[in-house]
Amino acid sequence: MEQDEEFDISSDQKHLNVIIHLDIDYFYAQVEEILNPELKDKPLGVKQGLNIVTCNYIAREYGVGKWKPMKECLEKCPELVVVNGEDLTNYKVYSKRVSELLHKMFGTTERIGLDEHYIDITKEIERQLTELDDVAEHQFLGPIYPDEETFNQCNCGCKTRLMIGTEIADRVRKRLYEDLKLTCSIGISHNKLLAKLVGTMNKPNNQTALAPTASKVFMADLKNLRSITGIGEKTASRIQELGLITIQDLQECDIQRLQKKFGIDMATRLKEMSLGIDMTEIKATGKPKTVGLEDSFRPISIRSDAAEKFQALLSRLMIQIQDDGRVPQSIKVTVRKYDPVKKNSIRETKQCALAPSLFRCVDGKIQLMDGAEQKIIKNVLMLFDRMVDLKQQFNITLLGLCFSKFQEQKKGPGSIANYLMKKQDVEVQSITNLSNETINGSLSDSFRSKTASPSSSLMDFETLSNNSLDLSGSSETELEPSPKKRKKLNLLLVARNRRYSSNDDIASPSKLNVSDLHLNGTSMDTSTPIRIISPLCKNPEPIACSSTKQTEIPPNIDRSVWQELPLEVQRELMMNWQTTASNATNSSTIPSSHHAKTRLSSTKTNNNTLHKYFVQNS
DNA sequence: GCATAGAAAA
DNA sequence: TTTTCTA
Repeated sequence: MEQDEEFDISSDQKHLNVIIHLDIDYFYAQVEEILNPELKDKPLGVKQGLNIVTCNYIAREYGVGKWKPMKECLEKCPELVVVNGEDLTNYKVYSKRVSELLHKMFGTTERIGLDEHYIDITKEIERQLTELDDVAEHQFLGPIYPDEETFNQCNCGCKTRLMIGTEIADRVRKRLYEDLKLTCSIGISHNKLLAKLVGTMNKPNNQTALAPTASKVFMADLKNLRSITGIGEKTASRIQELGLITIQDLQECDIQRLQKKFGIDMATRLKEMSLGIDMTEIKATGKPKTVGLEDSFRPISIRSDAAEKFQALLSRLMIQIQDDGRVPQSIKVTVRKYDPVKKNSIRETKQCALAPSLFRCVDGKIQLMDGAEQKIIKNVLMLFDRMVDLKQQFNITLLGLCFSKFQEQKKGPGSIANYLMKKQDVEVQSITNLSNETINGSLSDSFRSKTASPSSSLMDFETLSNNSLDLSGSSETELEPSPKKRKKLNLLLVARNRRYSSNDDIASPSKLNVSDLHLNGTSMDTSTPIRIISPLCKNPEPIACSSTKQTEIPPNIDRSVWQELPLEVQRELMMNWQTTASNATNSSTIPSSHHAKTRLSSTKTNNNTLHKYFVQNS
């Protein structure tokens, strides 16, 4: 109908990318086969609890399948060899090896679970097309869907690209087998959704490429709505409430009707998915955003029991994150309450902030400071109390803890970044260290790129004063009750040729190294004597108000401090100030009260003099 | 089904 | 921020 054409024309005309989806065959069971080759020619199932979670293809011939009760499987196949797959260690080891191999071959991949990867091979194909500019002969390797003729229906060049895609997929499969003795199935298509789906057409140990113009038919031929990645039980039944049973029904459904039930965003996505349109990109798999544990058990109804469970969870969690290199800044508590009357369970969660000062880093290992465990447990129990009414009878059947909002933490708690973060409840997003050596190099570049970024905004003075730094080292809260808003500040740290308090020996100021500080606070040098110029304003002056003729110094900097600065630093600050000022005047949308009103001040902290100069917030 | 993680909706 | 959904 009309809508369908719109979709086809607007977003599915060209097929410029090539995506492969790689799925290791019967992963757990295959790893078990490798670990114990005697299992290879026998029907093999891997169990977790009372279920067979996966099995090899010999077992599948007997009707053994994924996620079936073990009892049922053994009835169908009495000679089924069952291994326990509750310990994931070996699977994780193999998963990592696969990731590393793919990383070597392609750079970034997006890993899903332990055994699936999406890889964007567009660049690799383009490289082949340009570099090997001899009229290289390409051919489809492995099965294609539906047939070669259909690939000719589009002349955007996708046929050649996909052909190379099948060659690459073939190479990956061979390599994976040579290096790790693992077989896999690969789908090759112009987007993620289709790559994943088409890869299932020839399993195991094979690959399938999809003709882009066959997308719609291919999707319509799928078994049911649930076949689409992203449509689960709930969404499928909500779609069915509209009388749409098949993917074809969804393809043909009026977008307005979908919109009424799902809203514009989800309606669009559902419709697009049904047609095989998917514009989502491959995103590199990085460190996890959350690390959590939960434990279910016989119902407990005493608070102290819960406290014990939390203790245990916290200890386990600390072991899990000790090598992470990051420190969590938030903790979430999960409670599952069983209601014996309604015979159902309800999950509830609450989270609160964690101060970085609760953690320390002892030769690379993240651990809790002395007494931090009790502090955390205390706060966890506070959240617990907000969810569980102790006056009422309660039955808790599950408790969980989950760390999140991780912050990179390469060096110990003495680092400047941590100090500032502790003091200020500030997420130090970008810090630039400045030394005499490098003053004309990386600093100005990184600074300018920051200030010039369209999203940057000048600092609101009021915000700053409310957040004012307490550098005297007075009492600090380590656990905050979820701050309303966490300020993101970019700091410019100015290193000076002077030594402070520490025992560290800095032979010469020229050793100060700018590379010790990176964007996003990934790494900090703690021993470098550093002078920070301050943001805090006592007499705020609009930075944009350049009544500048008077002197050659930025109006927001204290003259006495200015004179102490090395020439190069002065020059740099001058440039920065001018950039900032002109940005401010250029962006007419910023009301004057929002103009940054930064100036300089200095505060004594023990033996350290810290001057801070806030460049911007974001 | 449970345990874990990510994403989107509310 | 919390809940819900999905894999």
